Amino acid sequence: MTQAAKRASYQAIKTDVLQRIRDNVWPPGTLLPGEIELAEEFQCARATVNRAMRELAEEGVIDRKRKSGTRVKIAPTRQAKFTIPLIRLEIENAGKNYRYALVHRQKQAAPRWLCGRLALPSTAQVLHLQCIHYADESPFQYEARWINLSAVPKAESESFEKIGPNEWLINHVPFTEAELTFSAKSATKEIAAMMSLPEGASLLTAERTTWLSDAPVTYAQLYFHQSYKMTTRI
Amino acid sequence: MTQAAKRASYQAIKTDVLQRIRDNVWPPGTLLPGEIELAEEFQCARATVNRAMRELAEEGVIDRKRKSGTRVKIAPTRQAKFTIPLIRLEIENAGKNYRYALVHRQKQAAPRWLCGRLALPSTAQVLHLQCIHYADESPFQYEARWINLSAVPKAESESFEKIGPNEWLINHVPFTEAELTFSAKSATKEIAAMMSLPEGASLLTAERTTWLSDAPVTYAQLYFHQSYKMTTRI
DNA sequence: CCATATCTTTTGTCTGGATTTAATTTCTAT
DNA sequence: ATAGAAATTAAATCCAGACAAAAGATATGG
Repeated sequence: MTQAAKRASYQAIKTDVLQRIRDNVWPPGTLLPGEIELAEEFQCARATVNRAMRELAEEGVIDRKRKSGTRVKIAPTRQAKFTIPLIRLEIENAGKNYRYALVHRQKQAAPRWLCGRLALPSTAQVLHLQCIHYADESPFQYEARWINLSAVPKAESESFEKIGPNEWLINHVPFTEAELTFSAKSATKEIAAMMSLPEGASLLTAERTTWLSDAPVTYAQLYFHQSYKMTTRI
Repeated sequence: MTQAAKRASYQAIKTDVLQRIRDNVWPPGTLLPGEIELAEEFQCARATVNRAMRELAEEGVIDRKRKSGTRVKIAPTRQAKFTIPLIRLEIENAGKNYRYALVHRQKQAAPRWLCGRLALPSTAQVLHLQCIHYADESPFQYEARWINLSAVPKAESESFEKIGPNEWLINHVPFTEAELTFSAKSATKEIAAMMSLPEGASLLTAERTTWLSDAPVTYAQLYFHQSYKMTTRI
């Protein structure tokens, strides 16, 4: 038996339990002892065990169900967390100089594909923007964005000459929900030219749709420079 | 003043506080009331407020520091969470038929670039594997993998004809840490042929390095089919 | 035999207190 | 003034006990 620490913090319990799972003391599928039992073993309150186990469940190590109890996950689906910083901060934190350039700005009727994606009426007006974010004068990200003007009317009076739409929106419009999709796309001739890349280059692409309590706010396509990598530790 | 619910759960407090931040009642940078004060307002115990605020801090909405108090984050760095399931489960959950094929298997001396990446001695032996995961008979993912045999000696006696290295490793070798990198790569002629794609097609690529308490276990390159998208809601 | 109601178990949440810890401010001796 | 010590403050953790809620188990009536 692993002799429990005299004063077990919830952290200590977490590491101890994790250790037992790793050491196959509790192989996948095992039904763990209940909280009361564990609290006795670790000489602590049930609430402390509860916190430890709750966090392990959040991290995807165990499954918990009322009445049934707690089991070690069969397929431990660890999850990767990516922090999505402002592009400007990401460039500046890399010690590079950030520059922003607006390429195109036009108020227009929402194209049909956008109406479908955002559930907009076919009469909706949107502000379409294209811009480039530079790191040390080399193109880092190309951004194509559509802003729903009925949700964000004040966007119409913003020129977006000095501040990028992403940063402007974050500062002026809160959101309740967002969908983020990553994929790889080939650079079209147009995008390749703007980013000083050969046509057909592979670009990591993020598509982002944002809502403010059911009202669609904006849709954006973000094309990262070829060299861009998104990294995380889990 | 937002009149607090009579019996506020930590969830209710979270949504209420979030609402105030969204409504600019507490703009970015604001110093929020202390836990005791909030507990009075919400008519609950301080621990309940603490849990609400702790979770908001974890989610990146606020910053907390002892003595200084709690502030609304200036640049709210929301973070995206991607669950990385087993490729087999991902395909099966999509209602498709999963098939696995081993293309190549060879024990070899670790190439220099791999020694650098995994901090291996130049004499290290690795098992190099290449395989393809099919969804309904069309190539879904190409996997190139190197397993450190000094960390996982029993991999040498596994043929990997029936089970993919990813799944085998998950079932046989725990890990403490992993680094995951996403980028877009162009399909080489070799990869294009194996995945029935035109040469130069853009592929979402994941690179994964895994350690078991400082000992490097494996490095893998996972090339997803062109159509693959990685999506999450935040 | 089946559907429904009741019991029981286990986790989930809350309370109202306490102690610990980190960081800031204030004080003190050089 | 200034470096270090002490006081202060707010969050972080913990506790012992309580009740709520979900879900499995069991009993009951048709």
